[in-house]
Amino acid sequence: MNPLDATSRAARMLPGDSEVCETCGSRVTGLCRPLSEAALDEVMGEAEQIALGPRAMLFQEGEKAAHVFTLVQGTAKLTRLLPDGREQVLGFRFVGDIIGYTTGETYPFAVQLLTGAKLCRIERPKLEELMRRLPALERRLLDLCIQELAATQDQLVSVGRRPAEARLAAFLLQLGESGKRRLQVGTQLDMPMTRADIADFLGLTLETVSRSFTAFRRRGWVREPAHNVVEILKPQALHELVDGVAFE
Amino acid sequence: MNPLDATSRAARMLPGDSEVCETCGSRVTGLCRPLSEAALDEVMGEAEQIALGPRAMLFQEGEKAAHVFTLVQGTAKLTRLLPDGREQVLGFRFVGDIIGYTTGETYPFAVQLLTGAKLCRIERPKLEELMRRLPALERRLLDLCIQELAATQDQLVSVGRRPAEARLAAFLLQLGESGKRRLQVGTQLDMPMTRADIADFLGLTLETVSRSFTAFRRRGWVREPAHNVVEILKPQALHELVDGVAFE
DNA sequence: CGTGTTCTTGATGATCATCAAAGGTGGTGG
DNA sequence: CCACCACCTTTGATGATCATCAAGAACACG
Repeated sequence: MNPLDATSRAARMLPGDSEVCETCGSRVTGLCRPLSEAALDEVMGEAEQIALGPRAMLFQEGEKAAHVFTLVQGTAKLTRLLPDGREQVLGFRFVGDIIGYTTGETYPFAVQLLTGAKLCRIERPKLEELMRRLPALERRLLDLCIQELAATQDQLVSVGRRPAEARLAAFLLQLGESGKRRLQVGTQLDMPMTRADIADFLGLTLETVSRSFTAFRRRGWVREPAHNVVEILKPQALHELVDGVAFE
Repeated sequence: MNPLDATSRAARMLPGDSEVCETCGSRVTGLCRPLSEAALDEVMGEAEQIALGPRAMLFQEGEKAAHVFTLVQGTAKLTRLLPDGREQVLGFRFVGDIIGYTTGETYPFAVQLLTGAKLCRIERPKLEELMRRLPALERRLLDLCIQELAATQDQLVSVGRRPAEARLAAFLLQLGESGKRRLQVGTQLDMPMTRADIADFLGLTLETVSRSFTAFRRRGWVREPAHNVVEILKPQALHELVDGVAFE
């Protein structure tokens, strides 16, 4: 809400501080951004650290929602299972993101790690208790929820109204944006998800995603300098595809 | 539904009157559900009533988010505009729903009324002020946001992974559910949206929606006893279509 | 160095969009 | 009150996009 808040806080951040914040998600994106140092300590006292290997399931869809997580390191995907076994990827989560906060009794989706990861975990009742004491926490959660809602609506537009290549273009640009927010170096993007993951996110098949990738590569719009790394060479071209220049 | 009747009722409302809740959305779904009578009066003091005709735009995408609305009577649709002029319908709003709460400076989508409607409107700053005094309000908003997020994710699954008829089936069942929550009589569903609206919601064309409707009618799964009214005759059949029985 | 997984590429076909036109329905003004 | 008009809906014909099926290549991993 108030950008000044974040900047001034960052300005007086010391080496000792940064250590604390990391464990609760980065200051930029995490749950604790608006908290005072004292409040942060309070939250930290209730939280515990866990580390998990790649492909580990954080929790299953329908499981009792016992914890709320924040991703300290690594990448995860949120999925819904369909009766026929296929899955829809609802989104990806990166460093600093909150995972698994819900009002209901159970998690409405499953979360699987794509990479090895470190997480910070707090029990639901403890978080509820903290929220009563720290209204800023609740406010923060509301802000994050609204952001996520807007992102999901974006995704709905993409999946509902755009042809295959435009969906992939939008996805790559999205990745670039979220990478910037996480202060990634240069134009090289970390992309730990497989073609199948991307396809399930975009409502396509992995073959179509693969073909679109090669099309982009042939046109010199992107490069893949290494496995799980993409570099966007012509963001403008991707943007035009997303905005449907082809149509007008 | 006689507009005059309801208007006069709203006009002679007094604090403490049980009718008060109506103006702020029903107790079941509205913003004020968890509030005490005293708190309700406080909110009501800040709110104002408005009435609008069908097709009126409540606000445009990108407009400054000056108010938060709750729908007292009527139906509305939320839309995002694409550069090529087509639109994606993000969802529909019914009696008791909140419209237009956002953290950002501007509304991230447009809202258009499908029917004549009555709304209760409160200025953003006043709501923020109220939220500081009444934590229950903020909590309620968070709950609603999480519910809406889940609904949007559902929609994403439908649009991303289901064939045309299954999407329409899911939509009709959804309408039925939300109708139940609004205590609609019998199995007759009010459906004020056009085929084009439905198509834009489901990521289809209006022709495909029309064809799916006639298919359902021919199979005896639904009936349309009047304009803008549907009756679901075989909910089971629709469910099977949604769950993809055809596939297994 | 093999083996399973992921990625690419090709061939084919189904689903659904597009284009087109006619039949309904409600609203409006004569 | 009726007639006209705009809009919504239905239905048909055609074709493009993308899913499916299939097989080989590249890659990571043990």
